[in-house]
Amino acid sequence: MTFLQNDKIFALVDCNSFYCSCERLFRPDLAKRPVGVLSNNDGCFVSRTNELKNLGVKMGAPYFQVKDICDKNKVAVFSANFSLYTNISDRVMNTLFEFTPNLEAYSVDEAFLDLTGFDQKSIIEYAHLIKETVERHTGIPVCVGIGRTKVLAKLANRIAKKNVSSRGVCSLLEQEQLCTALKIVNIEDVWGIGRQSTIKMKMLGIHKAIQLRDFKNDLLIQKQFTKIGRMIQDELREISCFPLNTETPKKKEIMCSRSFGTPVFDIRSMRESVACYASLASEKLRKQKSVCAEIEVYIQTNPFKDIPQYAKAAKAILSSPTSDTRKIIRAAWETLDRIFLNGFEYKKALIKLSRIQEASEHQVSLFGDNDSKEDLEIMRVMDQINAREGHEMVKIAACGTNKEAWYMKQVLKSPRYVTGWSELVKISKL
DNA sequence: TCTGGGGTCCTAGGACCC
DNA sequence: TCTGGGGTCCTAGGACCC
Repeated sequence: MTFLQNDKIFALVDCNSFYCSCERLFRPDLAKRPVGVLSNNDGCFVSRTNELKNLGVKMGAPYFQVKDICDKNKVAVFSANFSLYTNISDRVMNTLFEFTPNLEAYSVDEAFLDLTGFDQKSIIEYAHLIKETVERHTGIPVCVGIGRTKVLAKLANRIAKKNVSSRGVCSLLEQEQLCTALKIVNIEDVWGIGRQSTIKMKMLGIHKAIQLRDFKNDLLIQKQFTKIGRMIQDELREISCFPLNTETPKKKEIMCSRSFGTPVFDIRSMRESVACYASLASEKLRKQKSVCAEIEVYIQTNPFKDIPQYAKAAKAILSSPTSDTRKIIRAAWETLDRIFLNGFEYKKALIKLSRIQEASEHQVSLFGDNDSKEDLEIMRVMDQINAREGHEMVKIAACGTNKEAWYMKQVLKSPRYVTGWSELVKISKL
């Protein structure tokens, strides 16, 4: 294994309760109130403000189970509004780019920055400047964690979030602070150590981050936790193993799945939903200028319900790679027909595009159904119109018009403040 | 009544070949 | 009775992340 030698400094900028903060942007009246955002279908909480966390509502808690608590405490609950969050995320990232081009947009609400070269004192000031600038430009509160590796920056960020006295910035560059932090932090709170690994760690007597760092038998760690586990251990030792990835790699798989708003029994509705998900996935595929050669379809009943259960996946290999929505829907339907059984109450369908290649590089099949120039042009025009006039302005008829039959429920959705002309915020004169 | 969605990486083990 | 061995490639499934 090769390691990057360590004068490196990483900062992790992470938005606080990101989805909730986005909702608050347009509802200043919610500043002090507990706020929560639900997953698709208004199922579970996926984002909570501290006020909501303090009420004991856990991440992933099903809404219907905690609805009483929410009502009693006047919690502002929202359906997920992903187009809004993506838009705000872009603004946050653009602001961060002003500080350095060496930036990895790690997820919708966090970014790693390479701040190598700063001295220990000025970097804290700089981190505060970053924090204040993002908040001023976007209205989204963030915390900044600083360390010599990504794992340590992540850990520092966690401390910045938890510890009020840190004022949203925490650096673990100095040995004393680093040691103190590693002694306090539980092993399960180390980035990359999940549920299963935590159980195994504890069996080895490792309960705190520092015990993993100082664990003598490196080979055993490698054996039990794979090469990734070993890298995490080294990162705790300030040996950088996870580099900054500044360019976003193209997706190797593209998935689209939704739970249904109401259960589906018939193949007709199932076909419509699969066609819709296939359309969405194909659109993403074309956006990154790729084609796919494999399509998987998966359907399942509701495992939480006491009813006959069924779940099955099947895949189709295409004779020639494509990004044409029509061909992908056709292949998806054929695959669906192979697994669909009558008599079950279906809750969810999923489609996955894989064996993805560059559109410009893929080999043309001698016998396959290659995309013609006209095919490509039709897709291009369709994407163009939808980009300009709004999502699904033009769509394939297979997707149906009767979405009410199965489409997800989003009763508590906020307006499309930034992505729909009709719902833009109105600013009254002062 | 009501329980999310979208990714990546790693490894073990089977298939296959010589 | 005794039934190669080593390499590569691929896939399914597990674990993790947000």
